Amino acid sequence: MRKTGRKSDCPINYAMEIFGDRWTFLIVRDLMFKNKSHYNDFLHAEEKMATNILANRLQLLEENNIIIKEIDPTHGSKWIYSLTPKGIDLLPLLVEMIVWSAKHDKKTAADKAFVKKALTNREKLLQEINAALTAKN
Amino acid sequence: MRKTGRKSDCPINYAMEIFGDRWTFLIVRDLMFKNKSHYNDFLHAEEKMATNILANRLQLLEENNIIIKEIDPTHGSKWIYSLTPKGIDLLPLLVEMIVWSAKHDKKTAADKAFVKKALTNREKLLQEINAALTAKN
DNA sequence: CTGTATCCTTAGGGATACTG
DNA sequence: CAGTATCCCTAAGGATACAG
Repeated sequence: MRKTGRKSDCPINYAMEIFGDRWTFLIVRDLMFKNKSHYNDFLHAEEKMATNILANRLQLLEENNIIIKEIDPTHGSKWIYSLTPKGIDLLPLLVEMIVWSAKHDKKTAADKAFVKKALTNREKLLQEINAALTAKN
Repeated sequence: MRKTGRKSDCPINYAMEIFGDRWTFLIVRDLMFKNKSHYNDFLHAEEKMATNILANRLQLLEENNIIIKEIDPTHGSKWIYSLTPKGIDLLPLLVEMIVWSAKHDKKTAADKAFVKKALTNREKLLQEINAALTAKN
């Protein structure tokens, strides 16, 4: 599903061909900010995605090399999902998304702990990036 | 269309309920980076969105206060669309999206002028934000 | 627990015609 | 030019049952 070949080589379009749906970013959010890593964790997120949709999106994310699926060493459950470096690189994007929503939506601001966490990461990131830039010049 | 009420108050979810489709961000891209402002400009973008979809997305973006539609003073054409402050605030998000895609997709890097522009904006933005942060402390 | 498979309904969207 | 409207098909997705 979602396999009608590439419409352009624009970077925004590239991102939209992976993340252009209601659910995919929510899985990344759960992996990145909520320390979720198992199928059922994702399934029981507040937004209640259907099991067939979840399975499909996990597969697409794996195909796009954004997550990896490995055998859970604890064997409490069978599989464990985690972000690849490519997936981790989405952090600045997600942070900016959270910042934007928190600024422009009142209800969203209610999730204070989550937003705070993102903002903390943001400052840390900005420092790191800025340091890298100054080092380069 | 796209009106099944809010599933959660999570900021990522808020963003996805506006931008969680293939097309909406492409319109914002055209407004923000390609100096497009008329219906036909959007319609003739490389990705070839259908006219009914475009009309629907423009309306949703207007309802969400991300763009405004005004009478074109030149009257070369009737309407002119532009970003509101809320829309302009999407810049860091879009920039991070471009940066991510350019890093992880080879084809995308081909659109060099566009990526360069985003990176330039990014550095400028980071400087501004950093200045604001240092000023605050 | 981690999924697949199926059924069914609705939403997305391409093509195209039409209106002010 | 700036859209609306319609037709029609496909994809998305909710519910639920089932399998390893």
